[in-house]
Amino acid sequence: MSKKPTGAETISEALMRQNEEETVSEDEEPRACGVCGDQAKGYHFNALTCEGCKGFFRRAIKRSTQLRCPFLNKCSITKNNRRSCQACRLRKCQAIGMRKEMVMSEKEVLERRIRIKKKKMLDTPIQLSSQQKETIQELLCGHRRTFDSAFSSFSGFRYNQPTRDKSATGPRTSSCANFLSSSSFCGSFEKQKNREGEEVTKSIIFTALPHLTDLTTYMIQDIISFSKSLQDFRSLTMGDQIALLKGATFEIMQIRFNMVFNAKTNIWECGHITYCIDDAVRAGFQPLLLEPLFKFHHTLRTLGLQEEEYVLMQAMSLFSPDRSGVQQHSVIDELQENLALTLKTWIDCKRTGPEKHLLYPKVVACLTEMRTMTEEYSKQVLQIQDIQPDDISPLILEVVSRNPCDDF
Amino acid sequence: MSKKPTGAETISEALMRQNEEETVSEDEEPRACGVCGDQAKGYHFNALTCEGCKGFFRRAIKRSTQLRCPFLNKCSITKNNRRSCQACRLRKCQAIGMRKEMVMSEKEVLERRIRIKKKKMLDTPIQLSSQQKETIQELLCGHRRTFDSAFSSFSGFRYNQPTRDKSATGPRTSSCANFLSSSSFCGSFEKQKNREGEEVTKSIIFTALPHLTDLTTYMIQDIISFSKSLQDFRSLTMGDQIALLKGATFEIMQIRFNMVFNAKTNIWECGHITYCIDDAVRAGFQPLLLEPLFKFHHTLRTLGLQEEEYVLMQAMSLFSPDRSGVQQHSVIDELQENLALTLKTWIDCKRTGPEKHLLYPKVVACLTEMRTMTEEYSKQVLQIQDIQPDDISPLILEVVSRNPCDDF
DNA sequence: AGTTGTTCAAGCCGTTCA
DNA sequence: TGAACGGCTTGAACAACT
Ligand SMILES: [Zn+2]
Ligand SMILES: [Zn+2]
Ligand SMILES: [Zn+2]
Ligand SMILES: [Zn+2]
Repeated sequence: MSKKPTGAETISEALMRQNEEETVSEDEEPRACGVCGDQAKGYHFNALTCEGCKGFFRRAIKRSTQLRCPFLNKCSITKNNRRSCQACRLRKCQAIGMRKEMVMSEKEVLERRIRIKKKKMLDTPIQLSSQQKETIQELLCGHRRTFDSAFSSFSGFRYNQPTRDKSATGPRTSSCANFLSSSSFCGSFEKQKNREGEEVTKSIIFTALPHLTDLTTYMIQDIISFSKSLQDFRSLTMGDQIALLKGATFEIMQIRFNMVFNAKTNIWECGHITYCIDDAVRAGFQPLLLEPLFKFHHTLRTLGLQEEEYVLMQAMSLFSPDRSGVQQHSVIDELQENLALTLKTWIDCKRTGPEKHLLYPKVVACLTEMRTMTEEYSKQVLQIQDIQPDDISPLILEVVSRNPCDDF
Repeated sequence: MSKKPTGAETISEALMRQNEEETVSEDEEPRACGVCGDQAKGYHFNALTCEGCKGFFRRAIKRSTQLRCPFLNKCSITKNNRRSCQACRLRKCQAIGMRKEMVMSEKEVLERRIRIKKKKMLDTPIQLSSQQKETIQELLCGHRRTFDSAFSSFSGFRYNQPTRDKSATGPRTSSCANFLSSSSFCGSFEKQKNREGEEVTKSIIFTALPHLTDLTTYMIQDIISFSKSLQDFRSLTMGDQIALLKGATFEIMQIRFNMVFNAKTNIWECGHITYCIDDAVRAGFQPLLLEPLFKFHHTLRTLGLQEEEYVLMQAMSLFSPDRSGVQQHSVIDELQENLALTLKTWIDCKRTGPEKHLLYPKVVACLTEMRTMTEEYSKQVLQIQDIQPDDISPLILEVVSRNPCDDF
């Protein structure tokens, strides 16, 4: 029914209309709830009802419990007394045509909720929580205070051959310029045996070992300091702290070395001193470890991670619940889970471009890749120690050993 | 009086207005109880009343006893004197519109209590209470001290045929390897009549009976010890202790046998000695008992219960309130209820997988199944005793008899 | 714009316990 | 007996979908 004047209506019709409008304006709204007479704003479940009766009907249908009238089962329902008899109110709801089929089923509701949640996740720009930001800040801070990227403390380290640092070699060449040899690492490791044969006369087979031991020892100390700087790490039991460190030290060290790895020149640029893979060969390590390790450094470096991502990797490695000797598995698992989520969110947030979605899985793959090398590293260190026992530090042995150690 | 700021008011007017609003809100909040004039915080049973009159009305309705005014039946009710005349207070309650129908009925209250309890159970993470843990510990402890799962005391038992224990029979075959016969129990029981016919010449018809009697007697003694080890059992009257034991002994014995039943080979593996169902046939028991009993052992064993669950089953069987002769029905009922809840919680707690939700009902079904066999067992034991009276022990007869016995 | 479900503070039930 | 409390119900306001 149109309320607009058409110009074709009679006076009585106009008066009638006016009356209608008056009654309408008296009631404020033209429509009253069919159940209780309260103001109705629209149809609900196929009947004109107020908000109260709408909610009541839905809840009554979903409860599916039998209601009983405490009076005579013929209560008249009004706006004021509608709360006093649920049974008669529901009866009246159904009487005026409210249909229970129009209440969404439990399943439908569940599907709807999931749909909305997903939609929300997509709409809201992913954002780091303040908790996650704090985590990153703590890690960055701890990392920077315990990682000397200029490797300025190297002055005291032992050398078995004349040092060649950058300033001494003049303009850096694109070939491998390391402190022990200018030969570049290009492919095979077969040279080792020859070298062993050559240098066995000195009774020191692994010429680079003393220096690498000092470097490694130094870095292990830093990694311990880094771990100790983390609140979540400190709050673990001493046994678990040791278990995590023993498991992760090698991995964190490699992640830290990766930050100074030049994937074009295959050189680790540690301040004034540079290393190439042959230095590890000369320290006694075998291709079984070095080949995948070298590949790993290339793969990881090519990802072009930022400091935050590197440091999150270190933390994820550290808080690996499945290290041998770990007691509070679930606690550490949750910590690592949070770190993983933080890294994922960080990447989603800060990264742009198409590689964004692949970066996180690739980082995780790198972490997994490293897991396979830790054991081989320990094995080779022990082998080296058999041959040249004096040049492995006690700290390295502790990390490599399976026995508990607790002196840090 | 408009409360909207007009922009033309002075500061003092604005302050005044604020004061007015405060006084208004002060006056409006404390509405007076329609019965006694005390402060009313809301409607109760359809009238504006204080907390006191609310509680009074409910109690008065639920008591449903006639009240008499000690005065002139026209006491005026005030906050201070409302306690002095219940009759006039209730009259006033009804006069101002409080309706007895709006007090929940006994039935509704009961339903509500159950609903809330269930809700609580669902919400709180399922966990055994310390009381329940203690119960399980006591049962486990009592069980282990009274159940020799190696059946090492069998050495003294009588045999009518050469013993075949595991060590003597060499590698166990998948067929029935029992101490009386190597025939496997595969289906029917028809052999019995033939066997009876064959062996009646020896005047000992039931060849396995002496051994089975010794075994049963031995186990009954253990079951009595088990029961006696339980605090809740000891605290019952002697009469009820006897009634429960007479009712449950057969069931507990079967539960204990089930713990050593191999459902693949159909053999009860009692330490070095093994039994198959034919041994019971040879002791004189009939298919009417043995067929459902065998089925029961299969069903129960297939559930793969753990010791805690078995021991809770034993206790639930023991504390069955509906055994003949039981006096303190409600006490025992509550004990069994607690045990049932403990078992249910234990399963919810310790079990995983989809069968978790079906396990408890299945265990209860097994207990019910056994109930139907107890009487048949007694009947058959008495029949056997008619034929071969010397080979049934007094203790078995006591358990089986309907008469009171009190010598344990 | 109309009609679903959702949220949550206020309201009112029974229960507890001093 | 009644103040305090736990738990369910209500319904106004809101969000999401079509
Ligand atoms: Zn309504
Ligand atoms: Zn009604
Ligand atoms: Zn009052
Ligand atoms: Zn009176």
